Amino acid sequence: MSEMIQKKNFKRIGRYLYEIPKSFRADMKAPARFYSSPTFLERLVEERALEQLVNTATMEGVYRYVMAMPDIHEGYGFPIGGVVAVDKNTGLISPGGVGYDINCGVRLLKTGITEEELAPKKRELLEEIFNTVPAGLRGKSPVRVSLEELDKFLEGGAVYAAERGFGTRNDLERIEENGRLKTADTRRVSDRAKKRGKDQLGTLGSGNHFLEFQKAVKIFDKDAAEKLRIRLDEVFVMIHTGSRGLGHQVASDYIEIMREAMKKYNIKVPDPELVSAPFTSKEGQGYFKAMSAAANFAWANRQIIMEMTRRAFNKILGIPKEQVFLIYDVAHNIAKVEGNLVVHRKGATRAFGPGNPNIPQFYRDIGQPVIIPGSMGTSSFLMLGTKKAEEETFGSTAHGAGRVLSRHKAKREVRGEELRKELEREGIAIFSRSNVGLAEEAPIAYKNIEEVVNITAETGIAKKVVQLKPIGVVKG
DNA sequence: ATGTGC
Repeated sequence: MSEMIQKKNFKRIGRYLYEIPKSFRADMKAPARFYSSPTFLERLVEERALEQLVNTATMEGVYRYVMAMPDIHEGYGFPIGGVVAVDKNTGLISPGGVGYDINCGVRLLKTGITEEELAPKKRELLEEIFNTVPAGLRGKSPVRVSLEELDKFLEGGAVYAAERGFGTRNDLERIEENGRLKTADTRRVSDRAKKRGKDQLGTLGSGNHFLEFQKAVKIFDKDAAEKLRIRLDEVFVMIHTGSRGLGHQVASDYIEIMREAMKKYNIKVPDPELVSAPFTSKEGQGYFKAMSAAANFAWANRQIIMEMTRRAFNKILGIPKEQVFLIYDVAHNIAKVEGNLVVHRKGATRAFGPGNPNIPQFYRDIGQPVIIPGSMGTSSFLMLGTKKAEEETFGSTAHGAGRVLSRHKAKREVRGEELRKELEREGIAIFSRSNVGLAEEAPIAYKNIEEVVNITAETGIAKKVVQLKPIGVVKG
């Protein structure tokens, strides 16, 4: 393995854009680009993330350049915040390019009520959600499914969840891919993965996953906000979760399968974590089809959680279910076939611009909604995709704050109980059974979300619409 | 991220 990448190894090619040339290492097949700022660079050159990015540039079939978003940090094989596009006929697909939490993503709901209207019932409502949407590692599902029915969720994603009574057809066009990848094949998902996922539909999980009440505190784009029917002080619900144990097991399974397959295909990689297989190979297709099934599981998961949220709003506040309205749902850990490419987005959000036929008609003139969750206690943002993102980043932008402290370090440096009190003092109601879990997600463990968002906005790979501040948190 | 790691 090579030495650490230093500042002299890359050049600034735009205000917030840097490039490590192909000549940097003999095995690179394309340059490596990353969006960053002088402040972020200080930390970045000290960690392994850039070296991981360079490693991805050695992959067969890599197209134009590999890329990292400003929230880049170290991940398994690929950096989190990485975007790697490969030719679908000649390129490799890698589980590390998607991550362990397949189709981790975010959805944003509009409630139509203001913070003031919510205030008297806020805690009661959060408690109702806390009791009906399990959070944490061992949370059991509110949905009882057989292994046979689980296959229907894996095939149908949010579409099947809606048919099963969790939400309506109206929700589906507000989800990336309409909440279902048709490339799913349940036969490529191991029994072990199914067993792990069976009782986890409709559960939040742990780590940085959450359900938050947020209020709109700042509008950057009045016209777009109006089209999205977003008002200042309105309350929103943001749901951030993924495919739980099922996706994790799919990732683990195919990392093993591909480790073996690499010998057969004579694939050499600079880091063993960069396991991969030709996209067109049996193993590559196996992974893609299993990953698609796990992605569908995640969409069904968010769909069910949304419906439980609607039921809670209805029960506690008497609000009609259709008033709790889905704005959009994005995937930020996924590989997609787009045109002639397989685009790995790992900790990166699709950000298609105005006019793109893949975004619903009613958003087509403004661009695809992009949801950027902040870390606990900090702001989140609603943005829009752009034409420039389609031209420069294979239609991608950042996904969130990005860690700067490992979970381990955060745990050592933060006392969960203190943090809980501090957030409550700031008016954020915290519903979590784990103080350690809170400490791991402390704001100091993450990059400044506002700077991440500003970099993407300034470079034009996303456009700011609304800033949201948390007023209540449910997490593991 | 994850029935938390060796």
